[in-house]
Amino acid sequence: MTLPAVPVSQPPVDKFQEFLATRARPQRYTGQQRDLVNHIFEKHHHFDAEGLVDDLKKAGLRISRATVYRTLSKLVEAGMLRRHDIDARAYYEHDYGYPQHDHLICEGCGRMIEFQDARVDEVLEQISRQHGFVIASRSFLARGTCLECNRSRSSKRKLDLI
Amino acid sequence: MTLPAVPVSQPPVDKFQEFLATRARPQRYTGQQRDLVNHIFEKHHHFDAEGLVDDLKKAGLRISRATVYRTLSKLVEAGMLRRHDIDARAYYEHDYGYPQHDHLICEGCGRMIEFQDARVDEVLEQISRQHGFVIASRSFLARGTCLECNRSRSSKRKLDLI
DNA sequence: ATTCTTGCAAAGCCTTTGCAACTGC
DNA sequence: GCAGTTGCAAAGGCTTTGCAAGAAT
Repeated sequence: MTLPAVPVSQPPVDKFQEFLATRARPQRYTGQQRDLVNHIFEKHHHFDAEGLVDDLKKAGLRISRATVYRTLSKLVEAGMLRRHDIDARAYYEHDYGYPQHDHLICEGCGRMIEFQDARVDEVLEQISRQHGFVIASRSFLARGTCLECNRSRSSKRKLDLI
Repeated sequence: MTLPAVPVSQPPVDKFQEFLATRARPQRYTGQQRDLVNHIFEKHHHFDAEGLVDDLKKAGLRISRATVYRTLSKLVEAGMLRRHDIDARAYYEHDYGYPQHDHLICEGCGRMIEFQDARVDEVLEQISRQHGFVIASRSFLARGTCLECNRSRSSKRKLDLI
């Protein structure tokens, strides 16, 4: 967890249950969903569906791949997870209880560096107002090479030239 | 084309040929690649690989799906196309001869609104410097609902309540 | 009871890849 | 002629879906 958590009034499971109950067409809150939400919100990190499936298996939770995909979608709809599409694959992170932020992604090691800057919000606020656009979510990713990978890459490059 | 084009010294085909020729391990410039680059750079727009394949077919160009995918990757490497991952799918747009910018994506109609704001560049410049991160590219997308879709959605919502 | 959810496996979609024929240099 | 490219079709990886059995309200 890189950034300070945001205090929330309800635990994630309750928040999700409320979301399901108050939909136009109420949906059911099941044991699998409860376990999944608890598992996901144990710690802030970036994960994808396949990794989560493996993780659940290791944790001894029996939740099918299909249910994982279906619940992830609902959590995004509920505004509890943010989804980012990276290399044509979906990655998720907490939106509930975690501050809005953006990312630097290292193409060398895959690390995601989180950062926060109020100017990004200001720009979006202003631009969306100008266009009469209502923003639901955002994904601001900059790809490149992190400090460590730059170091190893430059020494590697020297070797390549020999 | 929403934003003003950026003047470039070489036509896209020449730029690409130069890129291929000056690689560590030189690559060949083929007729298919030439036709593809010419086709892509005829007008600025957002497109995906499958759409491009269809487009080429309509235009009477015989370029296989595999070659399209392979050439798109090279054009991204060459810095001539920018790639954005949206809904786990790759979309492309001109990077060569077109200014750096960001997008609002309407979830209703799929429209992509381009915008430019110097503050976004400033933030990235500052943040990357702080982290010793070297940025190669960026993808800043905000999802939501555009003005028109907001209108039709609100009138639709009224009907739903009857 | 009714209606929604689950799990399985199959299907879907976009993308990559192996290989033989072909082509640029 | 050598090394890289093309096209085809098959394989791959991630995600969605149809359906019968099971669970929530």
